[in-house]
Amino acid sequence: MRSRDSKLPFPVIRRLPKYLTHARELIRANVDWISSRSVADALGLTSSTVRQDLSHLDLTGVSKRGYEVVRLERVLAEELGAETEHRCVIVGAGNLGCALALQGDFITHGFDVCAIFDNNPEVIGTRVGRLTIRPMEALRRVVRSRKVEIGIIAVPALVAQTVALQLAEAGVKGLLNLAYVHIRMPADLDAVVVDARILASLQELAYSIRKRAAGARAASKT
Amino acid sequence: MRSRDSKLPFPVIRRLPKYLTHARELIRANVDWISSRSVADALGLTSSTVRQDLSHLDLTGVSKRGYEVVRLERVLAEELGAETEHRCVIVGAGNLGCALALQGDFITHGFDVCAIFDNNPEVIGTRVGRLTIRPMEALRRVVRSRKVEIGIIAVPALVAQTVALQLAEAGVKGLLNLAYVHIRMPADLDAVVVDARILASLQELAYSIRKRAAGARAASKT
DNA sequence: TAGATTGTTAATCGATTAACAATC
DNA sequence: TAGATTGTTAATCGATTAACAATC
Repeated sequence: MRSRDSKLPFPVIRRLPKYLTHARELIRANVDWISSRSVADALGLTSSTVRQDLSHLDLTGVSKRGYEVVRLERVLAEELGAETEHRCVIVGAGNLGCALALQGDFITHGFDVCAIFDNNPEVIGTRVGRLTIRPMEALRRVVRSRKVEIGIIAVPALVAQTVALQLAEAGVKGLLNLAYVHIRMPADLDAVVVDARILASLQELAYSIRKRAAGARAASKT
Repeated sequence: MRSRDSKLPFPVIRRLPKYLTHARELIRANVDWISSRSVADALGLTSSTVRQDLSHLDLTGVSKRGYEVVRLERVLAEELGAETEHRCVIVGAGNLGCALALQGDFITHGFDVCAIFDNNPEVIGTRVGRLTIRPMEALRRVVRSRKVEIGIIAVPALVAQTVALQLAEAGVKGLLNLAYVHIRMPADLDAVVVDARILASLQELAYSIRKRAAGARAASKT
């Protein structure tokens, strides 16, 4: 392993969740040890990449056996912060915002949605699961008092930028953007933005399908 | 521009939706021409990257003026297939599946959700917006008759793999996976899988926040 | 022991950035 | 015209893959 505090390369971070879910599958299947090759095959990577990636973690494999699955799960979960609880708020109580508020997956992975906000007087005060929809005016107070780290943007694209600024000013440290628009974060508000890219993923998918079809046509001609 | 049929590098494809949303913002703001520098500033890229990326498209800029915004939007929308309609089905009529079925954004961007499926007899037959929840048994028939291209997996992680295979066997060409698990696609079923990574994005966000905080601590000590 | 598998170094590959002649 | 901006080539940077000595 490298120094504990050093940042992992970005592509590695993006693969860690894959390793984690795979390790959990293996635990469920009562597998004790796993080789880099077998992880690679399962996740569509090369064994080199797997070994390089895991060498960043506080973990060492054993010749001839590979990595201990339980330890692997433990170390990945810690690196990803799945052990500590991250408090979140959702802004936008539309279909998507409410669905995420009710998403049981989040809390089991350490993300605690502790409030949901909207600016529509019609819905303010109504309930979404265990939460009551609150007005935007309450945002800053809740973020401060509950020490909320993450804001989830689930509003229409046209107002996503405004909401992003409100969240960052209220004091959240990171934003998950579900809207199909790029968020510009002024340098004085140091919040990290990650895009959920649902629609962008669909476009990427449509593109891949089209190109694959074009490739198949070209291949059949040759 | 390069040959029309050639595949774009993957990082470029992932940036195209950013360019597209930006171009649309500019149209709304009545901006006619835009330089690579200004696009770069807005999206947090370098002007070199922007020019390289756009050079893949059927578009040429003009010295001293830049790119024509309307043409840019047009070309990007075409490349991303936002012009043609892509038929989708959703499997899983839980909170997330239903929210996506009701997502107005999809249809305005060319993705037509034409059916939603579930295997829970309790919900089969009930309505979600203009759709009626159908049993899994109807999947293959609907995919064939409606020529569905894309399957959206909105079921719990434990059954996502099974559903992925059912969708691919039914004949969809691509899968958007919303579950927090890696999907393995057998080589004989040539469906493309793209992960929506909602939970993985939250983990990535939590990681970035933590490392940024660690960096700030380290910097303040020096 | 023999052979499988790690950890790590070096080579390759690909993406981003810099630089600059062409040009409007 | 002068100067801003493109399109493209070359340089740099970083990530992936290959290779292999160490080792269990």
